[in-house]
Amino acid sequence: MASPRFQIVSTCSPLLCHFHSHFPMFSTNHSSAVTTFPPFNNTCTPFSTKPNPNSKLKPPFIPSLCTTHPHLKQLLYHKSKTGFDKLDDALQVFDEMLHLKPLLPVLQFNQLLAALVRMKHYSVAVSVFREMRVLSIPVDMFTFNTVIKCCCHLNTLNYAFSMLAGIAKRGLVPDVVTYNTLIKGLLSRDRPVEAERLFEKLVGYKDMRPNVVTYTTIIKGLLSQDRVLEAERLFKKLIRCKEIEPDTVMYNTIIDGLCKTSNTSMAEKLLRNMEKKGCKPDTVTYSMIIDSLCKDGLVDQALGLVSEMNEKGILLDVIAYTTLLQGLCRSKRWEDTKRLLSEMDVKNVSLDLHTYGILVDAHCKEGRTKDAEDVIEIMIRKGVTPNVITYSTLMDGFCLRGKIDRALEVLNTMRANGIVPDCCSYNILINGYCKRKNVDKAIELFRQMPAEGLKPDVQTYSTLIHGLFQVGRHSEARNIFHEMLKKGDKPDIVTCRILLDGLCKNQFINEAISFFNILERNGIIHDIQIHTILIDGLCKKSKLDEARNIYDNLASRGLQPNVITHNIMIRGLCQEGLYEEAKELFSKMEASGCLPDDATYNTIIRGSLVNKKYEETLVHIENMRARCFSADASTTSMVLDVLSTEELDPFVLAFREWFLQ
DNA sequence: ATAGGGTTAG
Repeated sequence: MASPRFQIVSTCSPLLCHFHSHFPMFSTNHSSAVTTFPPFNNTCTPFSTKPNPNSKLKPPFIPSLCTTHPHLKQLLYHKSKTGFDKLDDALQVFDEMLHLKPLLPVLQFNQLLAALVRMKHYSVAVSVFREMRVLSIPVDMFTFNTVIKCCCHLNTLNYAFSMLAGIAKRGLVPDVVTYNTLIKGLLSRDRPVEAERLFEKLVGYKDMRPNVVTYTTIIKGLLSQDRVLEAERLFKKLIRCKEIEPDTVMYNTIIDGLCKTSNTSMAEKLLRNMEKKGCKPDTVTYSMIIDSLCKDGLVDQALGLVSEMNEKGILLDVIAYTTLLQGLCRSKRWEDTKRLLSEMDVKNVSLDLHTYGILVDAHCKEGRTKDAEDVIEIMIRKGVTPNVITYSTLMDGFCLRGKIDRALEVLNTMRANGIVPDCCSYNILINGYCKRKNVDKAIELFRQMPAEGLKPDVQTYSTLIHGLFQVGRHSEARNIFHEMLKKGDKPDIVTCRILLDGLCKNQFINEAISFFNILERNGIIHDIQIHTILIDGLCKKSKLDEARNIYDNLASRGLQPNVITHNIMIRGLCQEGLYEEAKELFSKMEASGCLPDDATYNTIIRGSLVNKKYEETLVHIENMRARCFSADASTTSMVLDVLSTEELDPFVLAFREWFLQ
């Protein structure tokens, strides 16, 4: 799960202090104007009065940025599209702009801000803006809209809204872009009600209409809240009333929303629809659907879309190739992977950080850590620098093979290359140690995190709690859980699953039941896994009636038992000698659209053996073979056992043939 | 020739 990294805000000091070093003249005079800006708080104001010990006195002079007026204009136009290579360069240009007389038009300042946005240096952009205001450099709606976007990215929405006052004060009027930006900001921070209110306000104006961007944003918001039906209704209405003409980006947004809510077939339908309406799908459209199909395991269908792209002359870019590569790797289609890589070579599409990352991951998942290391070596040779994710992926690969020492070596390698490990890097190692049941080492790493400036996250805590429960150290597990609560970290659904499972497996079934009840009372367990865990716990304590009770109530809670739920119930029933009921469940699950997997067959076969229904064992084995599943170790040993003890039973004799072949 | 909406890895 990727969490947004607004590192400049959370650990803002280096860059902002650096920024500060360029503008020593403001360090004392205007502090009151800047200290109100939320992200800096008091710990790091961009113009704080404290001297910065790290600051260089003068940034190195960059000859390429040597500026005459027309030259500077051209440069800014270019950099507003591409961003500067270094933050330093942007700041130096700004510094030079401040010294030019007469002052450059607002356009150039806006372009500088745009360049900073492109470089994702949002807080720096806001500081530049503040600086402009302090110096009374004229600003316009472009400026405000750019800065509002920055505030949204920095999650300082209040500050974004306070811009509205500044806009009014200058006699300007917020435009539809302002509204669109704010609506998007609210939606991305999970504040749909306020977003909707703002949208209503926009609708209410006589001289401003929501446009295609507005509706794209709104529909995206609806889809991200799983309100697929409302989104569909709104979209259809917009087309019917000719309110807007949907463009490719709008279609792509909706298709993305549909893909992310696992409505891939609906997304494909929309693709056909947009073609019919004369709106050309592009590489992005196809990439999203290809990604979704691959994630559904429908790689061939994805490849079908690729040929369609080729026929239509829509070129695959590096993202499309990367998406497809990932799909091929996941389904272990190595030949296709190789072919695609050489196609990229022929078509001159160079692999980027993501592409290499996927290859590293693929090798690791196959246990080929050596090949993964080679990929990293190749990427470095090709001038692509591995990042913290690349190295963490390799660490995970080593942990997967139980080679934690090698994983630790990678940690040191990345440090040596100037890459700072993050929380996920630690989580991988902690998980590695827990898997090897070396929980003490895991705890040691956990305690080491703050010293590296890292704060354990929910996943860290969950991993550790899981590790402790697994080795039976339940009271320490509880302590870590309480530590987590005390630190103000909220357990998520995974933490709850781990706790419930831990309690069950550590013989605290009654506590597990009351924990389950607490979760239920708080309405936070609309989760089939939670129910499945408790059912399993109850079955293992021979509390079959209670387990069955939960199982029977699943549907009324709107929960769909999955194949694991069924396997657990079937095993529970067999163990209590209720083979007939187990068999009934077995046939019912298939009818309800839940296909039995290899574990199901193994379970029912063992159940039939335990309950001496050898005739049925034969049928189950045949069915299992027909589906290309095979007996696992425990089933095999049980079959062999029966073969030796029941050799007179005619059915046993019959399936001996089957089994021994 | 400046601002707003869409895609990928731990």
